[in-house]
Amino acid sequence: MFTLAEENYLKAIFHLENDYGTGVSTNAIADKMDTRASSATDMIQKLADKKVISYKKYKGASLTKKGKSIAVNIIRKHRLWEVFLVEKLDFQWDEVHEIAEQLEHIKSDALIQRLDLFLGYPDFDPHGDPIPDKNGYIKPTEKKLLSKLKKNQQGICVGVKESSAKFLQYLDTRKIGIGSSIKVIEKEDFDQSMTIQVSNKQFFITKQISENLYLKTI
Amino acid sequence: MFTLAEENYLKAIFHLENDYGTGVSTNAIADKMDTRASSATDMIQKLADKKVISYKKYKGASLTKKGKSIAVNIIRKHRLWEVFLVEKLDFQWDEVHEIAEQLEHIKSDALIQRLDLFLGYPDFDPHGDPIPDKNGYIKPTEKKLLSKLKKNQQGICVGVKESSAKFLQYLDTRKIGIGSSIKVIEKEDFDQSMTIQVSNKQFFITKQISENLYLKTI
DNA sequence: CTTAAAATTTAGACAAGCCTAAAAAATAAA
DNA sequence: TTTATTTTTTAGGCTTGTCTAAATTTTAAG
Repeated sequence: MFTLAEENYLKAIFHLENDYGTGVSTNAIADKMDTRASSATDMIQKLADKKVISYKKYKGASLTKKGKSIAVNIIRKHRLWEVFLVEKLDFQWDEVHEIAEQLEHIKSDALIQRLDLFLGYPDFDPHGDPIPDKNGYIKPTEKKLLSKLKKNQQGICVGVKESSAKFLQYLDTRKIGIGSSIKVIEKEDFDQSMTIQVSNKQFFITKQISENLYLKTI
Repeated sequence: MFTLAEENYLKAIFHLENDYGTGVSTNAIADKMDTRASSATDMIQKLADKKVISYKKYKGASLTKKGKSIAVNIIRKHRLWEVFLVEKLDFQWDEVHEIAEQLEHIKSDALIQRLDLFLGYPDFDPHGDPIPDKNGYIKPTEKKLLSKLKKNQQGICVGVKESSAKFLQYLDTRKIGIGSSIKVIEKEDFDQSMTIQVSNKQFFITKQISENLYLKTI
């Protein structure tokens, strides 16, 4: 069995490997966990002892098969709970992350299986992230960052990369959400800022925004 | 903010005061928490420092107003989650306690408020225990232990005192549940065993059973 | 290629929550 | 009321997960 802290480290390492490739540095982990490098080292060594990460001193860490499976299961629980909070309890998409951070650590396979059924086996969470199935399989999705689109290309918003409450509220004020149709009207080479069109209205957005919105191009 | 361990101690002290009167002994607490008396003493002193219990060395502990309010809130969460598990996720009444023991520690007032609404503001949990309202008010209920009834008296089962899976499964096999009509057919003075009638069928039950079933007499 | 800087690890400490063993206080028995 | 027993507390230690400070290794710069 894994402690809360261990589970959170495994999840952090999973996300880091996903975002920046295999083998993550101690500093990156410490950063993500909002702790000191020395604390991260301690935990890395413990996780390596437990065979859920592979690790060579000074050379970074990678999840083993077992570690990955644990991490994915936590992410599965997190995302299912988010669906529950939004679909059943009428929370907004910017309100659910913190609560799901707690709920994801509840230990009961039966609970998650029944929750999944109760929610109708959803494929995506409220931020457009795919929900791993009970075997840990994550359906691959062809999605593209808005920042990669060129002038006049368009797509449907299928997810957000960043999911902080602030960013999600920013999107709310612009009426951008999962399912919104977005077209690039103008793109500035110099700073990658864009003018986009979302259902009749045009907006100016910075690179920081376009790098955090996933589209499915059409 | 209170840690998981602190919350569990407060809950234990609340239940002990409820069952055996105000001022509970260190040993009783240690027993309930399945830990050693010395550990209980440590925690009692910490809780007294935090002003959630009042405590004089060697003289036992009692919840303060603040402590009681925290305990009742945890119990409220526990019971609401139990209703959710049974009503929405179709768990059996003997399967929910352990999961609710985890869920009761999730920290979010908004979550509980919305869950309460989602469940239709239930008054009782699946074992017949009253659910405190958000101000901590517990509606007083007039219920009587089956063991207190005399020959030929009858009532409706409104709750169970013990709620271990084993006891609940025992009741299931006899088709006894919340709402069952129960009549005392015979009562043995010597050992308090009883013959009871539950919808046409008669059963022989021991004192141990009759002391854990609550009835509303009619 | 050698030195400076950055990243990482080790050493030693601390709080929470538990333990065992021993001391002290309260209660029961003679 | 004095002794024996039970209850409770104290003392000292252990593990988990954190920290700071110092040492070590790796990487980058000149």
